[in-house]
Amino acid sequence: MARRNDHTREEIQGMAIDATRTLIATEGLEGVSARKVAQQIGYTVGTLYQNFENIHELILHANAFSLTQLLAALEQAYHQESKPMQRIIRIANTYLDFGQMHEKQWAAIFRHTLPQGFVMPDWYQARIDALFSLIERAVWELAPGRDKKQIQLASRTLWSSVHGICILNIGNKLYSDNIATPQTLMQSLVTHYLNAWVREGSKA
Amino acid sequence: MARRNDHTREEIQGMAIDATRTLIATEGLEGVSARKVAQQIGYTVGTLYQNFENIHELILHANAFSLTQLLAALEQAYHQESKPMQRIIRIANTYLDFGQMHEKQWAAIFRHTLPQGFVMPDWYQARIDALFSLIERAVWELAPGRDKKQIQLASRTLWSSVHGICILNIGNKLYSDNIATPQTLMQSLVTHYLNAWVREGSKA
DNA sequence: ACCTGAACACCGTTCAAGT
DNA sequence: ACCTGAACACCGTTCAAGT
Repeated sequence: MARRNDHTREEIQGMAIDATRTLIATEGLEGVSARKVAQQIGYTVGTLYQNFENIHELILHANAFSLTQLLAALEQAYHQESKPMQRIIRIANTYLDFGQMHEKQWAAIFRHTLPQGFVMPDWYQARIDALFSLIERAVWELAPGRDKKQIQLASRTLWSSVHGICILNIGNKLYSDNIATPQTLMQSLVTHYLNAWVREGSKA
Repeated sequence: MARRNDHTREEIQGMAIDATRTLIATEGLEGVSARKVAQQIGYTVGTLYQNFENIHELILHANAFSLTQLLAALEQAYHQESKPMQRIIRIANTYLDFGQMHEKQWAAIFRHTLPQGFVMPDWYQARIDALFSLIERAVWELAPGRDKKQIQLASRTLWSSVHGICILNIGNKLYSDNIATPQTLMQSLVTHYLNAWVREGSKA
């Protein structure tokens, strides 16, 4: 054994991230373990730890992949509507759909927490920022005349709320369906919040 | 050893739940383990498993305790305001404060997931239901004339959103503070959403 | 330089054996 | 009946030893 040199560092890292993504998609975040990943790529845990600092870095890479997919879906949604309000609704529903379609991956993104002392890498934070930028841009187009501060406040409020509805949707699927679909809640949130917010701005 | 009979079943269970609560409060949900709990109450893991089905049941009991505290705080908030809109704002801010003050406990409630196949016990679900009932009552008082269906829809939408803001607040504490405090987001959400919702109802 | 395999300190859970 | 302690099958992480 030792020194097989079958794969480059980059190849091993890519294989490990892929294996982690598969584990998340099938068994969820809790199903990920260093030993399982190692076994699936045909190396031992030792090799895994020469390519990644720890298991969290590996999960972060897998989650970053999902975030990139999510961002792509949201950007597509953005370009599919031209009216500002419809655009935001479309983006919010795409967010909801993504969570519904890729439940395990979505949950892995938002359920994974770094242990104390770990800092979120820049390349990961960049993806989160890109997500918020997209929303800010869409909200700005709805009310181009307003302060940047106000746009930021509204964007954050709106998106936290959209996120909250997605979470509730994944958690208790059963008993909210009797009352209304998550799409109905989403519609209610976005239209009511933004209508009142836009109206408030036109008073000034 | 064996057959000490120092404590009744109920005493052991109470001690174990208390120990779990302490572990959550100090180390967070990830810091809980059967061995730690057992050690802290002066028994072995074996005894723990004679009193609880598994570790999840233990965590559920600890979380139920937190939920009861949260519910009490929300009910107090309810009675501290008489105007319907102010009342809802007060309840939402109390929810936010509770999450901020008891961060670990709050996170434990919403981050703990039962493994597949586990059903949430009735005594636990009852506490969640009580929480939603409180909100529904408060929303109903804001618009007593509207359909029960509409009240339920608005309550769920509003509370999912409030919850979303709390989550964002706990996750990224640092960089949202430059833009606005979570209290500002909360205020923005509740007033805008409910103003538009109330206005919509008065049109009919 | 690259990779392994064993080791360490942990998990959740079970259950024969002791009193 | 009650409780223990060892066992089983897992974890994340490290590192001396091999090629």
